Amino acid sequence: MAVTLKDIAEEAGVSLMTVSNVVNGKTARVSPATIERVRGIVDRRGYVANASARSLAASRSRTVGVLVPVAEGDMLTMSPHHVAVIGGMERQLRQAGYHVLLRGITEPAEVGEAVREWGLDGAVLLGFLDAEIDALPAEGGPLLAIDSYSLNPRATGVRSDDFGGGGLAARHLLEHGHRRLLFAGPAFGDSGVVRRRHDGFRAAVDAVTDATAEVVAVNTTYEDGLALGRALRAEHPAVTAVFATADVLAVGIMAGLLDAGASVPGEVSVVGFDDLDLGQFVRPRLTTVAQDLAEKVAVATRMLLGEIDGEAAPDEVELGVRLVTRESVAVPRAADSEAGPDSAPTGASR
Amino acid sequence: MAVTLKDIAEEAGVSLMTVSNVVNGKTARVSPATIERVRGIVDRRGYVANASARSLAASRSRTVGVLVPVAEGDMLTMSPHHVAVIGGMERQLRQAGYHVLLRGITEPAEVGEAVREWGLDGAVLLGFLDAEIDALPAEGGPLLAIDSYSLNPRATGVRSDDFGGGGLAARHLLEHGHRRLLFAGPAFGDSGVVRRRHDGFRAAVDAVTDATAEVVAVNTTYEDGLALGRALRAEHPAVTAVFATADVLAVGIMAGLLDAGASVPGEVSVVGFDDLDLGQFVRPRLTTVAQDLAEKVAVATRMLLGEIDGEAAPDEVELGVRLVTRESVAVPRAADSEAGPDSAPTGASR
DNA sequence: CTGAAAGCGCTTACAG
DNA sequence: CTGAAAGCGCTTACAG
Repeated sequence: MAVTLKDIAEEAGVSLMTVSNVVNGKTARVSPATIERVRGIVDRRGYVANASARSLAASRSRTVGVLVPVAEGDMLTMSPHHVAVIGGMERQLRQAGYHVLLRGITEPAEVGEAVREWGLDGAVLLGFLDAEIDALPAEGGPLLAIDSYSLNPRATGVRSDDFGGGGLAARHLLEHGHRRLLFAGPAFGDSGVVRRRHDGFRAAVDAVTDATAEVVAVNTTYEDGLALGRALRAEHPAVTAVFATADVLAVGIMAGLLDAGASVPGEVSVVGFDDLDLGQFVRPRLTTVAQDLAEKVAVATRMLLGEIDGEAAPDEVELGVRLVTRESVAVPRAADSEAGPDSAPTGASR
Repeated sequence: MAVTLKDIAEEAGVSLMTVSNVVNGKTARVSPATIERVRGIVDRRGYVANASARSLAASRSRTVGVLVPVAEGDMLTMSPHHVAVIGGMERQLRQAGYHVLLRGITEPAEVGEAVREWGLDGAVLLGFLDAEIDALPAEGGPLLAIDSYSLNPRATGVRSDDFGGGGLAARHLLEHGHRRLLFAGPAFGDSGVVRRRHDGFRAAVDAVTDATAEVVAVNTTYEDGLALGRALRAEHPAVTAVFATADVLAVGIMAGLLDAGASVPGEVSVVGFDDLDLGQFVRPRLTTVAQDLAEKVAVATRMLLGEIDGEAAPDEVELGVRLVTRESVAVPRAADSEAGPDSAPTGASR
């Protein structure tokens, strides 16, 4: 079998717990000579501590769960944005000596089970509904919920400034002279990411007297966007600009518009949200609201690790957002001729 | 603390190991009455076995590692294809009672460390170079390498019929009348995925007397494709069709071609490989070689689990591939006028 | 059908 | 600066 602490101890002629101490860097209580000798043997023999034994004895697993909701019997899926968050967190956790357990969650009770089963020091919640997080028991290890507005005190939510992002999108469109706007995103209730994006969008529209915005509920998929785009001019003839709450959706809408013979951004402008690579792959390139992924990852990891170490964490952290201007927004044709130069863009979009 | 086997045993008035037996379904050796009583208590108290204790005692972790190479200090990244493979395998492993540990690997020695540290029952290698897998020590738990041609007997490679896929792409183009083809993909050596795709492509081209194919080495990124597409007509004026070894690359090439004023597929046809969603998001929609992802996942999981249970596994498994015909391939203009109807597509491309 | 014992490889107090 | 003891929560033979 693999080499154990005992093997090292025997070879070094010291006790098992002295080896444990040097392996764990509790170097203050061991003589330099012993440290060096033990380290040499550890390296030579290729000793690696058994994580199970360590967790069991220390009742600390140095493991963090990445929990993702899945429909019963379905496969685990992750958006490109979530994949990037996981990838970034894995690196930081690894460098901090933590491990990552990836697990699909079929029903809420499973998050508690997963935590107890592995003695998880903490967990990251990816893609859960706020209501699901609210319903989680308040006791247990620290939880970090990405993009959540949940009020559960156990979960600290790390998310972007969705309200601000919605406002950014709306103002960019309004500054270009658009007055009949459409907000396209999944149905929303009283809270949550989509609600916030909508409210920010709405507030900016309401600030301009002759501007109005309609809302249409669609699932966040390319196909739903495509269908909406194709029917857009027929069903919403006055609309000249669309804000979609996700890039995939926006890309679908653009494709649908193009399919139906409408030019983008000539006749209809489109703004997305997320700044996925995808937005640069399509033509016209998508103007979108970008989140600072690196910062999100850094903050999320720091929060979680801090909480594991007993620090108090804020209930939520909101990250900045910015507009990435590409090619999918232009001055509307109607405004172009009717309203004259006054409604042309007024410069920087803020 | 959490409820343990001992708590359940005391409440049920039986020994600890009887509880262990019913929890683990070793029901043959326990009376029905006891089983039912113990199960009731387990459910009521919400008992969940401690995975660390279990691994330690059984020297079997019921955990599989998903290992992904990362550059030192870099974040872990996964292609959409890899993400789908992981997602699919996670589900099957979960249903089989296994857990998934996700880990970035900076240098080859870390795979052995990871396996020993967690007593991993097996591991999935995602995105490793064949040479890296070849260099892994042959002893240790079973390894499953996705898309690998490694000869290491410890690793069973599950991959698509890359040679066949290359042939499919070439024949589709040849049947449309193309005679000056270009193979675009990362630089390749004597083996590996790209080599095989090239060889299959080449063999099909060589089977047509007046057809020739050039090879150009590019990284598998949208940006590299874009640059190649923009320069294509200037640098390869005779080429009328391109086969790219990955969809992202193909999409970049199409965009570059369009940027440079070349029509796709009017002047240049393009075929990709992978069948990512992305291919349907762009215009023209990408014709590409598709892998059967569901089958790949099912086979990979079955192989790995089988090997963990001591079954012998083949050294490699090759999965079928098929052509998905969309809009990026057409009869070349030159062939259109010069060669006449004879070189038009000859029907279904298999 | 059921149980007492030993042990998996480590860490945590506590002594010296 | 170093070590002997107890114990983390489970499973594995082995008895009865």
